This record gives sequence, C-alpha cells and structure tokens, in this order.
Amino acid sequence: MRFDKYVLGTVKEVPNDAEIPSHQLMIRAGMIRKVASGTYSYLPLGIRVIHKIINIVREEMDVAGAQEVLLPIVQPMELWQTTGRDQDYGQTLGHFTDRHGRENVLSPTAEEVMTVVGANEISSYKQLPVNLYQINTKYRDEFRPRFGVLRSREFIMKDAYSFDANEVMLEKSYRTMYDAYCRVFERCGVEYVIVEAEAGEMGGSGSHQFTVPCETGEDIIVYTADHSYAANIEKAAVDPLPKAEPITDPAAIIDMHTPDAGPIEQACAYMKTTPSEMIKCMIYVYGPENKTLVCLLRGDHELNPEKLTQLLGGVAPELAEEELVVKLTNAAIGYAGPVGLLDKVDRVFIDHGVAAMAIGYAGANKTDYHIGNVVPGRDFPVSGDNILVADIRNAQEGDTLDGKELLFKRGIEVGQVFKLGDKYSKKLNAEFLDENGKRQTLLMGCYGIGINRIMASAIELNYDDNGIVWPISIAPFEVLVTTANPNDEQVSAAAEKIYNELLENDIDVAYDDRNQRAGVKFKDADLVGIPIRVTVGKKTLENGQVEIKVRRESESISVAVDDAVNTVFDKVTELWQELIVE
RNA sequence: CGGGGAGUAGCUCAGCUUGGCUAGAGCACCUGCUUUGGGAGCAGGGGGUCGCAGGUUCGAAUCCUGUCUCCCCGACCA
Repeated sequence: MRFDKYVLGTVKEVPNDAEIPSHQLMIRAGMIRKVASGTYSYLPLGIRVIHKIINIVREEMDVAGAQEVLLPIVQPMELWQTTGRDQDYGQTLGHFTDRHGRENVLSPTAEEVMTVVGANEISSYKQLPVNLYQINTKYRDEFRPRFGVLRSREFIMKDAYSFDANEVMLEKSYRTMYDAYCRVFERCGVEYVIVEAEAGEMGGSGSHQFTVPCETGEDIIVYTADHSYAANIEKAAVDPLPKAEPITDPAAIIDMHTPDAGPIEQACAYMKTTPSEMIKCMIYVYGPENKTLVCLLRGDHELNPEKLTQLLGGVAPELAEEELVVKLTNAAIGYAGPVGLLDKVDRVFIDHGVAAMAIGYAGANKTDYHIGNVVPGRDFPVSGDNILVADIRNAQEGDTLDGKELLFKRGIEVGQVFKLGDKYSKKLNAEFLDENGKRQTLLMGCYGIGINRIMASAIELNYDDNGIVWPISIAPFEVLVTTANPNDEQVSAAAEKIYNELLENDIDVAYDDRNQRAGVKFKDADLVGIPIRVTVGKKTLENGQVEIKVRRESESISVAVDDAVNTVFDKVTELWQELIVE
C-alpha cells in the first residue's frame, strides 16, 4: 500500500470530546471519526486493525471447532418477547416499527435467533456438540455512550453459542471456549485477567469475564494478593464482619432532630457519629406484582444490585418511587429506618454488616428525625419468615474473603463467557432426541468478544508521547518503508526496491511515498504506530545504508541496503515470536 | 431523566459582557518561490446561512424565547 493517495487521516489536534488516550489516539492516528454520539466511522487504517483482530478471533474459533454463521441484525420483537428479554434489556434495547407496523429489535446480542437456528438444525444427539458463531455489528442504545469505541452504541462483537446434550458436555464446550479466548487475547498482545462474573440479564449458572487491567476501565476487579480469587465487583463475595460485642443494658431509643439531613454525612454531623454507625434503609420493589423489599446496610457500605437479583432468583429489583417510600414510612425521603417498618413490607434483606452491629443510628420514619441507640434484634427483628441476613453489598477497601485481604483495580471487559443451561432453549423449545428417542432440551452456552474493545484496550496498554505502539499481530501494517528525501531519485528507487521485496516476502508493508518533509513522515509513522519502520535517506544511502527502527525501541539501527529486507524479516519474526501461543 | 458546560471555517478556538464598518486567528487545504532527517519559511488564495426557528431593534454571532445537537458529572445510599 502506498501512502501517496491513501486516506491516512492523521491530525495534530484532537476534538475536545475525546478524553482517554485510546479515543484521542484513534482519532489522531486516522483510525476512526465520530459520526454522532456513540457511533463511529472507521477509516482505512482503522478497519485494517479491526480485520486483523477479526482474523485472529475467527482462526481461534475455527480451531476450537466453532462454525461461522451470520444472523440478521434486525430481528422480530416477538422472539424477544418470548424470552422476556424485551423487558429485561429495558431501554438499552434499540427497536423500531416497520411500515407494516411490525416491531423490530436491533440486535444487541443474539441468543434468541441463534437458539432458533440451533433448534431448527439440530434434531439428534448424534449431531452434538455444536458451536455456532458470528462476527457482526451489535446495537445497544446506551444511556450514556463514552470513551470512544469502548462504550459505543454500535460495535462489532463475535458471539458464539454452544449446544450440548448434558451438563458434562456443556462444561467441556465452555472450557473449550474459555481456552480459545485466552489464546485470542494472547495473540492480540493484550494483557488480561480472568474474573468470576455475574450472569446479569443473560441468566444462567456460571460466567467468567476477560478483563484488560487498565485505569480507564469501567469495571472493577476484586482480587486477593495471592490471585487465588478474582471477581468482578458485581459478584465479589466478602467475609461477614465480626460481630460486635453486645452492649450490656443498652439505653432506650432516643429521637434526634436532624432537619434537612438527607445525605448520610449530614445526619452523622447532627448526631456526632460516623456512617459506619448508621443503618441505611433502602426500599425496593420487584417482580410483576411489585412486591416491596427493604434492604438494611451499614451507612458506609454500598448496596450491590446484582447480589439482590441473585437472591430474588434472577429478578432485578427497582428502587421504589418517592411516593411509595413516603407512604410506607410516613416521612420524607431520607428518613426511612427499620424500626416499625419491617412488618409492612413483603421481604427484608439485612446485610451481615448490620446484623453484626451492637447498637447504631437510623432513620426515624419521621421527617427531620433520626433515632439513636438502635439495637438490632431488640428494636427490629433480624430473623423471621420474610427476613434474610445475607451478603448484599459491594466489597470495599479493608474487606476480606476467607481471611485474605481484597484488592481492587479497574479493567476493560473485552470478553465474557456464560453457561446458559436451558434458559433460552426451554422458552424457545430447542430440543433434540436422545439415545432413547426421548425429547430433551438443548443446553447452551454463549461467548462474546468485543472486537473494537480489543482495539482500544491494545492502545490503552501500548502508547507513548508520540502515539500508538501496536502489537504486530493487530497493527494496520507490519512494516512501513519511508523516504526522508522523496525527491531524490536514488532514495526513491532504493525504497521502492525494498518495498517490493518485502511485498514479495509476504510482509504486510506500506510505503510512505508522499512528497513530505521527513519530520512529517516520521511523526505520522510514530503516531500510527506501525511496529517497524525502514527509512531510506540521502545521507545514509551515500554510505550504502538504510535505517531500521522498531517503534517501541528508542534507538534505530543502520544496515547495508542489501541486508535491509533480511533484517526487517528477522525483526518481524522476532516480534511475532512473542505473540505465538504454545 | 437530573445537574453543569458548549455549539462561530475540516480541526482547536477568539469575538458576545456594553448590538454597529467586509466576522477573525492558528492548524489543515490550494497556487508560487525558497526549503528538505523529527509536524518548514515567505507571499498570495479558497472556504462561514455564527446549530436551528421565532422575537426585540434602523441594525443581531452578540439581547430575549423556544428547540435541536454534543460533552462532562450523576442517576442505588432512603
């Protein structure tokens, strides 16, 4: 590829809406352009990177025995209603009505359609296991797209779906994908950690996330120092806190006037206490009948909605409307408390942290008042038919698991694998005949990789002041030949020769034959991040030499013109060597 | 959806408070000359319904109203 007429698109200035390095560099290096909030066009260099990632993913899927298919992006709403995911996905689900009045979904993922494909094509246990995948655009109407392609409305996902006859086979299919994912990320040259994850609206019985550790990530990983445990914070368990010594003969509850003390900190200031002494009381509704749920937490703890969902058997609760809170507590928002409230609701979850308290403060269920000397067990029940003491909070600094300190870091989720079991196949009647001619429900798994996120994560992990430093496996080109003096005929001729020879050797090489000053071309080369640069210049050529520079190294080397191609070949091989798995 | 900020050339922004000459700069683009190893210099040039719609006014980028878009923060702490 010659750069003379190439739509390179490198720019010096960054649009002011790009915040994180990968987003800025993708724009500066001519990889992407924004079309609207959360939607991007890929320019020639950008789509080359996407294709390289896709090729790696495709190769690993094929090696793992998965078969590629292609599903529609526009899917009938009825299918989503059948599984109830039209509701579960909420407003993130993009949809439109066509001219016939039919409702259509813009596929955010494809369990439904793939289950139907599986159900139609698989009829016998003899066909199993089967794993089908596609690489296709997905659409999610994110409430707030940000960070460039890391959270965009449109993105490219590889989604695979396995079909098995029983749990043992499913476990094996799951493991095969899990291993394939490790190979994909290693080959793409991105560092990753695997963490236990919550299944979220996917449902199912088990899940792992593949996460690139990185400060700009939106996910929080919780792990132990010995790496025996790692989980997404949505899932991460914590040891219950030690039970406080019971106070002998605790004083009776006292009313405390705390006007306009909505936030916990303010109430604490009035009562001269700390959030850890407070009992926070949150009211939720859940399920089709809008049942009420009260959650009690220590004031310094964060509720974990995913844990609530698990305890409710997969139903995601929603925070109660102000109206309901006022009706239940007879008080303005901010003054809810457990005393006298728990028998008015359908269910109560009490976090271990609250159950362990000896005495504390809480809302009074009376506007502008809190109460002190609240003793769990004395002033409100901690056991009963509808009361459950459980882990319902986020892990936080200082928490332990199995006695080991929990540590935290941020990450970008680039892939996730789920054991779905029969969640979709049951609802969509995806069945097969077993050895005895009996109908059985197919067991499924699903496996996603965010192609664009691999691209952005790779940049987040590999850049410097001058631009991107691509791993060679996903770089837009492996090698760039450039001329420092494009008007010099001997220089051009030598560069041209090296370029052609590299092409003949199947090196993915580009030739910057633009009539630009050397500085401009060097800056562009660094910005775009091509791993190896060959520079032909008048000065060195007079000594019969050309320059070879590896992007991530600070020094270049000079070699004889005739050795250039071989040296480049060796460098390319060297860089690839690092990314070979097994 | 709530709070904050911003929409003026392809990009980054000034001008707006206090309305008034032909709406500006840098980068990018085109032409010419010079230059040619780390984003060159000089000269000339093209490019704008000042987000959109109303309104006030002799006169609006500037003031008022509405509206759209974009960005940031939040949207579970009762």
